[in-house]
Amino acid sequence: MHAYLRRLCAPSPVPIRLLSPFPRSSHRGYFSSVRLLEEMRADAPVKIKIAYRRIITSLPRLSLKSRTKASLLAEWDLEVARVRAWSARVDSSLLERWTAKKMCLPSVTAFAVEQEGAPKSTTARQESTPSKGAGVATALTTRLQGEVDHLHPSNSRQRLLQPSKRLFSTSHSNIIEGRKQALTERIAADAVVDLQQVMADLRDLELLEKLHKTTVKAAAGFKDASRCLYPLWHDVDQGKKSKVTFAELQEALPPIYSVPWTHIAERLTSGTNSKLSTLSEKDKAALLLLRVYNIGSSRSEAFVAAGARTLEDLEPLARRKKISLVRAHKIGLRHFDDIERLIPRSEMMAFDAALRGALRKADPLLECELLGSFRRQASFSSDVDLVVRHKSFVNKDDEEAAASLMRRIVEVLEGENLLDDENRLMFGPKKYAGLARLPGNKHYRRIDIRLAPYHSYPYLLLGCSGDALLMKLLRHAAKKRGLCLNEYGLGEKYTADDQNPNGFKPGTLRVVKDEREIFDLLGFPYLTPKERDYAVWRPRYERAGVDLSHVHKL
DNA sequence: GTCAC
DNA sequence: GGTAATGCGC
DNA sequence: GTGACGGCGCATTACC
Repeated sequence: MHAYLRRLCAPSPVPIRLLSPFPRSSHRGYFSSVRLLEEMRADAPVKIKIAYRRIITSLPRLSLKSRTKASLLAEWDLEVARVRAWSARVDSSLLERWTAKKMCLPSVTAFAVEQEGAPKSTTARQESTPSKGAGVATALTTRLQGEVDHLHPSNSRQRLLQPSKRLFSTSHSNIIEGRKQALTERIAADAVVDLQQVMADLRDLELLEKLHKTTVKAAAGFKDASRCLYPLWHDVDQGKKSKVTFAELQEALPPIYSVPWTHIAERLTSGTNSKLSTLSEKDKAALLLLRVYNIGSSRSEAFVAAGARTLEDLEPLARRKKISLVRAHKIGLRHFDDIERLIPRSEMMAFDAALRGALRKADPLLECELLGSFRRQASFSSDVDLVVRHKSFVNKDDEEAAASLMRRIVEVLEGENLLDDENRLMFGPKKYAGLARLPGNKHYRRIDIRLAPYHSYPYLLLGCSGDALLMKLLRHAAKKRGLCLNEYGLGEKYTADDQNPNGFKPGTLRVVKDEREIFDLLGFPYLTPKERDYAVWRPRYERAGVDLSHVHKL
């Protein structure tokens, strides 16, 4: 796609080169930007506008190899030519509007150089590479400087001058060990750690990435780290433990969590976190709002722009019609603390028993299971994830059957006082989301109920029990065999000639009776749910000679 | 932004 | 009024 | 240098 967009802006006159409307690193952003261009082109006939919008919005959903896309691109080319002709008339007021929308382009200089035919070696290099190469390098070296110094006190300066990638890949494990040692020397094992602060840091760092819409991959590091520490934190929160020592922290959080460890180290040694403490008031407020259910980066930004700084600001703003709070937001605010709190395994077991009991009593043909980390025997879960099947709902597209089944289930659970109408977040034919509470318990917990088409049940069990990396591996393995694995099943992949390149062809579903058969079909040794933990399955699959080259944790 | 190709 | 687009969570 | 990074169900809003 970049090629097309580049052609769109490259040969245009000066103003576009200086300030182009495409935001960085988001495909969706590219398309929105192009749409913006299109919308501002007031003279376009309405018909073209609509057709154009369809093309733009459908592009991200299509795979590259699709012939459909090729035909779309032909239309796209035409439209690009039109837009280009129009953009030749760009004036300063338009540029202001772009500025107001905070749009910018990464390598504007590269375009400029290309067009002017200047030699690539001079200005282009200097202006366009620092952002990627040197920027990352300096950030990394500053971050790791302490550890490297520790490892190589004599020649650390020279090493720092080398490219960062080399530094990182050749001695990564050494650096990790070095960090551990350096910290051990600087912090006493029995030093008391402010765990609440550490947890808050990890949470905010994760939210920060969500706010800036960067990929969730890195965020997962903070999330995982936070999960490692949660059992410790739970004891403190419950009053079972009065203080946490550094030794306990080191015990709980493995050294492979290098980025989280870097931040924790800063907090423990200097008492602050430079990344978080330098945030603007608005960004801090945005981070807080992000924690409310159904407030994502977009609404968070909008609410802050409307003047919200604390959770208490939201209600009044909504009353004055400055912002709109929907049902889910109100529930999210009311149960703010409960939604964030993880659920101890003992309570998950109680949920398991209560839900199964209620459903079996209502209809013995209902089969159900709790998924997610609970199924992998984790000691804490973030929510109650229930999947149900019944022989009355077989075909994925049979909304009628699904809806009536779902209504029955919800009715039963409401009758048992597990769910209530007031705390319903979402209630469709195939998916229910809301808050549940065990009778007599003071905390509400997030619950998701999903209906599986009858034959998809084992696939849903597998797909929703994780962990994420294992699913990535299995999906990739299926792809290599010309198959497609998803939560509904395993079947023949669509080819480039097909209309819809995602998913598998209907009618080619491999019917299985349990998860073991899915592993068999893919040629992988079976793993029990408990074994589906990266730390457990990775070494085992390595020994079994499974190709793990594209599974990357760090 | 970051990785594999 | 109906449909498309968007935001969100998982 | 270039493209992929999950895709889908649901609620709500934007748009005609």
